[in-house]
Amino acid sequence: MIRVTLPDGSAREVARGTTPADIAAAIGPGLAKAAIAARVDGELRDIMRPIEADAQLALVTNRDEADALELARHDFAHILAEAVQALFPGTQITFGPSTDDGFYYDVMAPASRGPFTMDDLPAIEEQMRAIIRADKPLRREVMARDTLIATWQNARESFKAEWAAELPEGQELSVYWSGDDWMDMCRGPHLASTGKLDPAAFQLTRVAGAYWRGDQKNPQLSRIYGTGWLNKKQLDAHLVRLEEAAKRDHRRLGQDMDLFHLQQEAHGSVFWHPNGYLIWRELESYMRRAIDNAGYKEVKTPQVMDARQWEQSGHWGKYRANMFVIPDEVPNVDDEGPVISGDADWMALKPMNCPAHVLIFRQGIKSYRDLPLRIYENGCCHRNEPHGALHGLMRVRQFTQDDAHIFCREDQIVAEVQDFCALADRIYKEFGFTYSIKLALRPEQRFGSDADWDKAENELRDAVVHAGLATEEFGWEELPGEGAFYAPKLEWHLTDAIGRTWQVGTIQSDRVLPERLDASYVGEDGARHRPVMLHRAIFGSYERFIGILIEHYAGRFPVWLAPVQAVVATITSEADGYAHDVTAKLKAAGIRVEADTRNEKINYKVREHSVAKVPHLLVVGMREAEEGKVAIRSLGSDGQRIMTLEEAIAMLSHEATPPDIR
RNA sequence: GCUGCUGUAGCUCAGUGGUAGAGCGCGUCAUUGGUAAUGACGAGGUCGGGAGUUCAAUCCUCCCCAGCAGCACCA
Repeated sequence: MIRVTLPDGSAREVARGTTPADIAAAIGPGLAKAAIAARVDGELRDIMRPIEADAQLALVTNRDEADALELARHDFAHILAEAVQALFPGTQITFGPSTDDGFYYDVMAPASRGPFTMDDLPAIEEQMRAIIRADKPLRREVMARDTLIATWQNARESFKAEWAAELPEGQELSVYWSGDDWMDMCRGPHLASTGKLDPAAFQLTRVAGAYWRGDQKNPQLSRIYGTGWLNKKQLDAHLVRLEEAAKRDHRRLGQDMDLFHLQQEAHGSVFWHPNGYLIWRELESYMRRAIDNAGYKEVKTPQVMDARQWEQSGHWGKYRANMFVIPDEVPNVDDEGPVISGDADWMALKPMNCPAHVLIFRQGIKSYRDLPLRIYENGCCHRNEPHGALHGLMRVRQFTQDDAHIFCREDQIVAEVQDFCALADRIYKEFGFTYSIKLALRPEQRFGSDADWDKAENELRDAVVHAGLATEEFGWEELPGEGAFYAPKLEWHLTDAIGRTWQVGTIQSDRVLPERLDASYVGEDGARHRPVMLHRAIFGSYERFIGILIEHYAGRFPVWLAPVQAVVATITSEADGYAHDVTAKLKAAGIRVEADTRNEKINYKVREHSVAKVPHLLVVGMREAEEGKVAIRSLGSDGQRIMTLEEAIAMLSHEATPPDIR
């Protein structure tokens, strides 16, 4: 007999080999029906898997949503693989995990038919539903490693065989049978049978290429994605969320609102239109006020520097593939012959600003009294990103960072990082973001000694701990191996209005670059010392941050950021004179306002400016003209507010004032 | 960079082996209207670029470019 303790503290003596399902049945028929899996000593397990020793047992039902979703999605993935093999014999299976909103499975289509496409999805979905309706039992079986390898080889499943062969020898491997005719190697757990899934709660969404084991050198597989839920209601809610996200897509809104455009002759670089650049300019002014108040000095550094400079900084060796290089010579202007000779010296567009800031630091002799020295730049950088990586404003080849480097002594690091945390906190909140902070630790490939890395990681961690931000509430997390090659990173991950996260801000403590570029200051002792260099950014880049803001606000910018803050729209042409008068007074008050005196009906104007997401529409007809008033209709509300022109100017001026100087 | 898909008017898209069409937008005219589309008329396109097949290519084939989705990458 073994002793099984339930969450309420009660214990039962049961025979060894009793399953959680047996125990659920003993407790009551309701629970027996609802229980879909079990946590045995905290580990999620099959409901039918026998318990072999004394254990803590918690039965899992659909109310334990996280566990239930995980189980369902994992099962959907298996059923997807089974369906694909049933429909397309000769398909090899590989892996199929659950994801944040569903599942995928990587398969290798038979050579005879080529990769799967979207057109294949409806038939696969139908087959999956058939498997679910068949309510096939999902049975766990433990197999010896060698037996399993042989099984896979016989089935001509070379990927599975390869994987099994890499697992430790002698290990017992579990497989799951779906009925008696299909099985996959899997750690589990799974639901008791395919019929536990809701056949209306999933949808296959797309198919894409993915490398075997994530390595570009390996064969490319077809990855079939699906979204999966516990019931149709959840699925529908998810599809609505996807639509909402699509409506906010910054590429679409950027075009609709005439903010910017991209075109193939300059792919990866942005053409900012007047409306979009107004947002940029507001952000730039905002950031200048912030860094001026925080004791930074703004600089501007060269766009192009000699390759030798990049060799010294280490970028030429490691990151040349992502740099735009140009020859240092006058091009051949003859019609015949090559434009460049090929034996000129090389220069490169800067992919980052740090070396240039070190060069400014190195001018003259710095004393410990000069530290911390905070050098800021709206630094325009170029990186030759792989074509497939480019994405609207989010990933571009030319971008401008709100970049600063703080040169300081070791004993100043923690205070500087804490100040930065406070600055970032204020700024992100003013844009309406919540955030989490994560610490990216040393990567495998790195410069510098382990002792330095220990120090650097501890300093960043300490600063966040002292700032009281290293808590679960702030999503504190440490990410092994994710740091930069020269330094660990603190990363700020913003959560936007619909719950998506974006990594933007960062601060990194770097001892490598000051060493490589020989930066030093004279200490109190009269000797030369190395400063530590803190790399930091809050927006990350203006391009990307604006892209995030567009999606965060769904194009409905707060008044201070809105390209057009108000439109004065006339009802009849008799009010044109008054409308121009109102417009001039608002302009004089610093409001970005336009007059709409076109020969159109007021309905039409209301619709058009609402669609254009203008925050305030000031409607004027003869009534308003005679009384010196305006009828304000604000975006997102149906009603209007009548107020005097003076009141309207006061209100708009207040809203148009950036939050940091309100 | 890899796989798949896509590229037709300013935008969203339809269409055909015999030199192109809609809606919106734009222009002109009429209309002066009270809070989400007034009506009529009109002007716009070497159908992404190049080569090939064909009597004839926007349509078929090949190459290139860009975009989209995913992967890989993201100092």
